[in-house]
Amino acid sequence: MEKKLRTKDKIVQASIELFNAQGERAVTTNHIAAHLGISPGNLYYHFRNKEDILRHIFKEYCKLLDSRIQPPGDRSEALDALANYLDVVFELMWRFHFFYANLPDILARDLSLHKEYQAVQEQVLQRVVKILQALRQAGVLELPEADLAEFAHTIKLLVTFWISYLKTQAPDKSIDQASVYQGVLKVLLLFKPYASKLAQPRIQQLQEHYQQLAEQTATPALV
Amino acid sequence: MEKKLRTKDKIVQASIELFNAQGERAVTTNHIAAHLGISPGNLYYHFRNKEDILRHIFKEYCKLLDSRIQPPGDRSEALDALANYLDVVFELMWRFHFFYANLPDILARDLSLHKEYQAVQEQVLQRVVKILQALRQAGVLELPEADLAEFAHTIKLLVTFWISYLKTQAPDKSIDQASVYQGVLKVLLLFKPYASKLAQPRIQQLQEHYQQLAEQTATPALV
DNA sequence: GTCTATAATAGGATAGAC
DNA sequence: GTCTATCCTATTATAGAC
Repeated sequence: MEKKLRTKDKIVQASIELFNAQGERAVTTNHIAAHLGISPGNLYYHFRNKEDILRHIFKEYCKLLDSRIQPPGDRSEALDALANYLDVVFELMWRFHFFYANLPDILARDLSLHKEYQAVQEQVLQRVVKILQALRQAGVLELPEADLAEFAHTIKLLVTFWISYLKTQAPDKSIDQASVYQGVLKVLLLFKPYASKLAQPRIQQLQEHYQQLAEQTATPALV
Repeated sequence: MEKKLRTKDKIVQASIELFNAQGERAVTTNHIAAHLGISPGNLYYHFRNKEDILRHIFKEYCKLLDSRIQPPGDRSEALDALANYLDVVFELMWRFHFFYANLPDILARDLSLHKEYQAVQEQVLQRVVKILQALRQAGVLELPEADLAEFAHTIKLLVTFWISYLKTQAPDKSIDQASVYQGVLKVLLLFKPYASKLAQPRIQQLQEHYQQLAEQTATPALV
């Protein structure tokens, strides 16, 4: 049950590939069709337009996100929940990095997608808040309750625009998986000053873990 | 010496206005010409193309930034330097918010502008590092030297994409000056956990200052 | 489901008169 | 310096045959 993709799915997959490789803006419906060796008319049989494709891709992204993030409140340690969360978010960020590379632009062109995105982000914020609260209650983070929500927003901003930041900093080199993982280190730096003495070794440990991932020459995952 | 703008300058000013109001992507050279009551041909007499206009705008932005930031190392207190810096950066961010609203997109379309931007950002980073070092030496921030450069990047990312974040969060409402100033509060939150006991009241003070600015209903500055 | 052919725009840009 | 008229091109999208 590996192959046998219907044309519709092939269009979605090819779009993700091309968008990631050349930027969403630079890839037209004709390019996608040509890349697949099908006619533009055929593409338009399956999708109303490019936005329609983008909406399908976003749906797929959301499904993956939901399925990979561990349900909160199970027996695991609070810091493990954080690590799981960072893993999932940054891996998906890499697989769909075209989306993060031009987020405001993409959303500005499709109100319906923007609304959907916004709704999802509301859930994301709550998830982050939950994780922070757990870390606070576990004595890992010494973070004033009053600052918690604002701090969650800061994390979210940092994560969301990490790819964009990378792109603005380096006109020449294209981003790779390793550079994306450096974003995790930036997030951990945000946590560091709030870490209790007790938790500092564990944070350090996490830091070293992601340091290694970030240093590896990127070897494309088997996506 | 107020009026008497040459057509070239009028084009630049009108472009900034329209870009801010409707987004850079949505405004074409024809729109700009129509808005000014001149012909497209006339516009193209003064500028090669839209990118040329954007480059001129960026130059103006840089000039303003340079002229408004106080030279470092003068007699003022370290925290005053920070406040001055935040004031200047966020006010200019408001006046040119179209640029920040779609930064990766704008830069991706013009390599030469991107190179220029990158060079300026190099200086910006150094400026931020200098301010942080001063704050450290003044005993205001208890920030490990080893983390300083990375922390500077985090600040820069937060500032650069604050507008983008606002736009992604709210599809409906357009951003105003007050919401832009809320970004300063986010930056201060970054500093807070590093603040020495000694400096906490001053940070608090700054926080309250910008809180007020952020709460005001935006009254367009006399730009 | 898929193709070929083609229409409809819109946006960027220039030539040549004034 | 400015205008009018126009052209070129890329992109989107559809009609109708197979």
